[in-house]
Amino acid sequence: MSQSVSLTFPDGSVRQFAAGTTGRDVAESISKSLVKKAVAVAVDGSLRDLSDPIVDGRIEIVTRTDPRAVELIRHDAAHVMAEAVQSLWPGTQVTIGPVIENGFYYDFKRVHPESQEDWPFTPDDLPKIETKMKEIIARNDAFTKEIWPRNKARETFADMGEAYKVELVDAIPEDQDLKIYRQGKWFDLCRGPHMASTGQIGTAFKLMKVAGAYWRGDSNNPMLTRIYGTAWATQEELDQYLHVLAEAEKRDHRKLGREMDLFHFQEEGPGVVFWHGKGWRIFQALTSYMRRRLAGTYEEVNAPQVLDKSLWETSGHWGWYNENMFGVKSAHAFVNPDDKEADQRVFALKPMNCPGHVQIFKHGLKSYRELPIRLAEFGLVHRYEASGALHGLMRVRGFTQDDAHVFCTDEQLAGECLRINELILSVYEDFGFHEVVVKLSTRPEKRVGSDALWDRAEAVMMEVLKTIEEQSEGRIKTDILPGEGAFYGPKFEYTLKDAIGREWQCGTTQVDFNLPERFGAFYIDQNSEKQQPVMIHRAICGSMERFLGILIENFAGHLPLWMAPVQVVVATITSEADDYGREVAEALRDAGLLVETDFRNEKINYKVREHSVTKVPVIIVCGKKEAEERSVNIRRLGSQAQTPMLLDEAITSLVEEATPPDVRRRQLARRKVA
RNA sequence: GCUGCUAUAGCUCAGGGGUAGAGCACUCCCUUGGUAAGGGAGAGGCCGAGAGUUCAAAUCUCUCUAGCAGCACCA
Repeated sequence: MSQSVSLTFPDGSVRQFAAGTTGRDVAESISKSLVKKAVAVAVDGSLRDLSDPIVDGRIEIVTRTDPRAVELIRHDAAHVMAEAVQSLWPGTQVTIGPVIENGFYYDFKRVHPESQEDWPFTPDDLPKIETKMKEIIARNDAFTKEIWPRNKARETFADMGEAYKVELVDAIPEDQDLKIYRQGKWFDLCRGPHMASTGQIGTAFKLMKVAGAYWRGDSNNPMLTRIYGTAWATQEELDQYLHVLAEAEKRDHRKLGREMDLFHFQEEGPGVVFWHGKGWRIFQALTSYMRRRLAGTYEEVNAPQVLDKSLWETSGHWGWYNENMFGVKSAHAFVNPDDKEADQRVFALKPMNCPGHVQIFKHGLKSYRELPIRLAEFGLVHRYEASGALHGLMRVRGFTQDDAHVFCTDEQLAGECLRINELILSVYEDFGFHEVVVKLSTRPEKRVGSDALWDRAEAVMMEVLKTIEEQSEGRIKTDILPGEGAFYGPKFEYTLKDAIGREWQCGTTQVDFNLPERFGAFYIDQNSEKQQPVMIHRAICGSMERFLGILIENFAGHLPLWMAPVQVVVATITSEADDYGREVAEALRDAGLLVETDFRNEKINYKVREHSVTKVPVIIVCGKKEAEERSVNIRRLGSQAQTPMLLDEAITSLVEEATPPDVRRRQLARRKVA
């Protein structure tokens, strides 16, 4: 071991320190105040305890305000929460408490002292725990680290009755040190690092909710109670985060769907949507848009809803996914299960469109000249999702996929993937989603197809991914998810970011070697020989229902005019203006706009409020003045401004604005040519 | 599916072993009012479904169903 360590500081200067120097010593050598502010050091970018001896490298003293410090704040808060819980309810077992996006959690096993039965935490417990945490933080104990021999850790935790901790100790590889972090009398097994003392956590934290969680995330294991908290460096950041949460709640599509009268769910149809008139109009606006985008490239088809079980056995779904499929028999067969005379044949409600499309492809001999064949379908599929997974429009049991399958040759594969990529990005762009991440998922452990086949497909897709990144000029981020591919082939997943920063995975492009083989699909090549086509599954919105949910939340119900189910409400101020109002509404309808009238015996304030609540984008107010001038007064959703306009002007500009983005593009292109 | 919570009027919610409540929405009347709730009256409920305890259940207990949060799952 050398006698000194050489450290490079952020300003580029290099200084020598004695061997064994800690981060705290380094901070001290700079200034007294820095020692107080320091929470950790970063050596070559990775965080260490201030008390750790430092080795050669780039060193930074990390203070509370460093963006990396927030992780430590959260992690330390998790430890403090665990101590608080154990001091309030002795005998509660601690398990794990990691940092997550925006906060932390800790999983506990609490048993009732008398009944000895599981005693999960309730939201009422949270304020007590928070109060106790504040005490612990105020105590400002130093976090100190100890390295324990494995046996000591095992025995100590076993004596304490911490069965889960013992399991964790046993799971740590033999060659790794067991680190124990102490704060006052309380200690926990932890890989660290931690800040200098509990006081550095500060006060910008809040316990959010309790929930069940399986030990080690496995549904075969016991259920623990997880307590979620959030913690930030400053009160402002905490407030900002709570604000985003409140904003997300306001935008909840289930709430907006009710307020805007778009759809509902009811008990007899768990996970299936009752689309009301207005909601269905939005649905139609979206499907019409997608149809226009597919025209000329794809052929839209429609495959049956109910198909014999044997077809799903051939596709492999009956074997792999029967838990998530609806089986169908004649009702008579259900009523009389033992009736040999009755048709007891079993069908399945389609959970995917691909087997149907393969049947269409297989119908009639296909020549290599016809490839690529691109079959699209707005296919209604049903999947028996676990009851706990259902969530508004976001996770349903019956939904419409904007699905398509491309049958092509090996050589065409890369080109087709790029063509699909272009379409997906352009569609997202039309809805205002500019930030997109494309992730390549590679071969999973459980899979079909030879390694050679996977090698080839992954190589092609890797190449495509590179091209996507290059073409986007930095706009599109890419990522690789090893082992996340479908069992039948690798896939791209398209994730977009919404207006409040949440990410949604929507589009997908999946390469499939499996299905054409299983169904014996082939085409005839140049040499009159049978060849197996490559099949690409792709979806852009994914589920139309879910995509609409995302759009509703993204726009907070303020849909762009071309999607709005009611584009304009004509509201009169007095009944004297009703005749003129009728005339205005007719003129707007003739121009193709979706118009409603409000001639009720109510004040204009009342009408404006109601149509604002239901998110009508344009309110046209007509009174005596407008009737005389043949003008209108326009009020936009989300603005108090009143814009007077001549009726004809208003029609022209509203029609222009209500033109879907793709149609507008075509109009512009045509104008240029002319 | 698992854990916890919830289910009362169209919506948001209060109540609680013995005639079912409010606000908003709805209908009617008064009011014709210039940009986010004018006033009055009325109508509206098998208190999620089934079983049990009880003289009596919307209320207590159990089972089921659905919803909410999280976990697991998402071809």
